[in-house]
Amino acid sequence: MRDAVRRALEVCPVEVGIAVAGGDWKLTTVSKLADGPLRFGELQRAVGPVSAKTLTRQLRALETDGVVLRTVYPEVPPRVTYELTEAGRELATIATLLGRWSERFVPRPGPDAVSEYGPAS
Amino acid sequence: MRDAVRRALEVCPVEVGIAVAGGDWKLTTVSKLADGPLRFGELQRAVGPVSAKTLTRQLRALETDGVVLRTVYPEVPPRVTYELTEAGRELATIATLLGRWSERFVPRPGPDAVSEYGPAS
DNA sequence: CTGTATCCAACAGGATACTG
DNA sequence: CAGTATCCTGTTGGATACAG
Repeated sequence: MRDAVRRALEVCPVEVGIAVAGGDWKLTTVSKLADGPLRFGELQRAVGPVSAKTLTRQLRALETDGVVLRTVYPEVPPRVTYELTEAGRELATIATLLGRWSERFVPRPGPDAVSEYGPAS
Repeated sequence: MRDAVRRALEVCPVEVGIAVAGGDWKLTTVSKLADGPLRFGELQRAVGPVSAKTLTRQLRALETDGVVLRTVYPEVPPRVTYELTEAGRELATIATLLGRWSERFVPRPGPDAVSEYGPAS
């Protein structure tokens, strides 16, 4: 994503923010880390149905952009923890605001609103 | 993006926010509209190097998600304006926060930091 | 446990040409 | 003016298999 950030810098600060935080799972990851460090597996379960490959890439991008800190413990079996940096904690507050915004303004479909088609009767 | 929103609803509110606001140019568009309605052409110039196709799609998604309101005036030549809804105005404040966050925490490369390589001496 | 490598389908976004 | 249609390329992200 670093390239995306460089491109965004040519446009406007808001776009830079999107370049850093915009990927799927990225802000969710940050918000899950707001309560404290998590190991890779814990994080994957907490975030939801994200593949290891994608989560890894997003975490690497967040690390490059200074949002998360990755710590490897030289143990067997290996243990790796992720935690927010100062920048990450600030970003987490924005993530919270965005979550609240979506709860207020994005219409939630009813429980049985299965696409356009109702359940077969 | 509506499908993306539906999928995000299964995960968490933060992800819904990203589904709505996460595309390239989207939050920048919202922030440009914060100062008042703009016509399509004005908006395109204001946002930056975005193609008409992409801007159109993002605007349609934002309209579907209740962030912007599109008004067509039956004139020749045609005139179309875009303005923020209440949800859009709230989202714009978050966009501003995200922009400020990026200014504070995302390192700006120096003017002559051309990739990894310095200028030929 | 924490990833990486590979393959693959879907999507995003620019360029260009064209329409009402 | 405000798009749409088409073509094209690069990226995204899951699935699976494998590695240290």
